[in-house]
Amino acid sequence: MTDMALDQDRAAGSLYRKVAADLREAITSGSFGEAGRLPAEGALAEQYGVSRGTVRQALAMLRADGLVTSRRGTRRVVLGTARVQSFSELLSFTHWARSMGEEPGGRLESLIRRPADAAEREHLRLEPGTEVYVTLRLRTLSGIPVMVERTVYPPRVGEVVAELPADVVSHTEPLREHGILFTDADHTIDVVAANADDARLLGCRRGSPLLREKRRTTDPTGTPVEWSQDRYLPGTVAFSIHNSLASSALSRHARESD
Amino acid sequence: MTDMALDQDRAAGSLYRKVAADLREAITSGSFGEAGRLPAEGALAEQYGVSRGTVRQALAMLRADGLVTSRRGTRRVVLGTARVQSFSELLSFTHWARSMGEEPGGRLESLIRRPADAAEREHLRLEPGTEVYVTLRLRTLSGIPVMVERTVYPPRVGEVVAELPADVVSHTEPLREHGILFTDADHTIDVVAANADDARLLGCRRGSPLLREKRRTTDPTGTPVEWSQDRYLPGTVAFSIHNSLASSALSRHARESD
DNA sequence: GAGTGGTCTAGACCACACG
DNA sequence: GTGTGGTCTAGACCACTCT
Repeated sequence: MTDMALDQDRAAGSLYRKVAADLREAITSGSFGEAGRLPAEGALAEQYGVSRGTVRQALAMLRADGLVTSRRGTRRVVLGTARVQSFSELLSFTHWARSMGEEPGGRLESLIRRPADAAEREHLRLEPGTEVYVTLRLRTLSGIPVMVERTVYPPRVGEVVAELPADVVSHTEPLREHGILFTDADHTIDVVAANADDARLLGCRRGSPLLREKRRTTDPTGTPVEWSQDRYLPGTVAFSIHNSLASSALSRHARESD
Repeated sequence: MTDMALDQDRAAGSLYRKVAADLREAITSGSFGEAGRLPAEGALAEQYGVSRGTVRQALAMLRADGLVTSRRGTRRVVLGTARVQSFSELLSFTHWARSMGEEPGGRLESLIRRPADAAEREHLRLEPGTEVYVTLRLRTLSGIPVMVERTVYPPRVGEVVAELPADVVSHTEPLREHGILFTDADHTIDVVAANADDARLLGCRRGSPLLREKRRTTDPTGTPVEWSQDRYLPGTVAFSIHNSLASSALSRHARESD
């Protein structure tokens, strides 16, 4: 752990991110011990040469990631020393795959344009009669089929997607270059039986169980940019979440590149 | 929405919680419109008679719950007007059930005490030879079986659980009275096939798919207090997550339709 | 009682969005 | 340029834990 000198290395941007990155590294490298206690906020503030508020903002990130606890009256405690990076992976299949060291792949099975039905208008917040772009994709990890993805795009987004080559792997990246950002998503996870298409594409039996993730993604203005249903073969994926009673305050952890 | 006077009503405790509760109500009741924009932070601060920092702390809660967006340079935007309350539901089956207006029930099928195996020692961070308490419970909603819960408790917690009546519904509540708090949890969600016990208790066929939630819960000192595997009948529950580049929240829903 | 995190204030400056 | 949220500071007091 560096005593000071967060100068220009480290996670670019704000001070508290640099402090958080440094603390994260110290924690995961075991500097404080497995269930050890962190220095007091005041001590950290002095050590890093920042105000206590900045230290608290950094600690809130680690808190939200489930790395440390917090309780009034006592030092913070290290909860875990190893942890998956962050949730931004959930916003992109490609990011998620790469973060696991797998090679993401995919094939566009179909892309059609048609008027949105009632449910789609509801999810994408569209006017009646608006046309949407509907895609069906098979997604692979290191060449092995793991997921079928059915996505509905509103016109502004669909127009861009329709121009992409059929074998393009990541969609969020080219869309970002067109100024379309994926920043917020609501996910719902449940179980569903494979239909004929699922079975054919994934090589499983019809009616066999699949893990389903429904997802609505919006941009920073709150405009829906995607409504998707992903169906995963059992055993290929598990969703993992950390939550706590108190994480609420000032939690942020933007992750730009990675 | 009240102009002022957060005096003593509302979510007890800190100022920012009261502000957050008031804003949450204003948002969900549609005061700002479906995709409307919130007043500026400064305006809210003046309106509530608090500092901008306090307003920001309140807004961070709403952000984490997926109620509003935030972006530098523009007003915050209302993302959704209907949303599940908060995280605490996920830490307790009973709370979750009640928050949906369902009546939680349950039956203790078995409770045994035996030495922890290697995996359990790992999850609960126990010394070799330590004994654990293992329970098998059937959980119901309004009398209908929905979930089988297999939980492993470390000695300190298990001793209390073992003293509880077999038909007690909530465990977190009596445990809290013994000074044992459930504050942090890691969840993993996937699909699994029903074994003979699952099938018998839930009334489904052996091998039929179940939604599985694995959960490790700790108290504020970081000490594991529970390691559990819950298996839900399909169609009875769906897990729902909101995540953004800024933070994330997880909640559990009853399953509607599609 | 001493130490610690939780809350709150009142200012300041900056980076970005939008007209 | 103006307004907005993002970051940061330097204080203050309180509630809680632990010894």
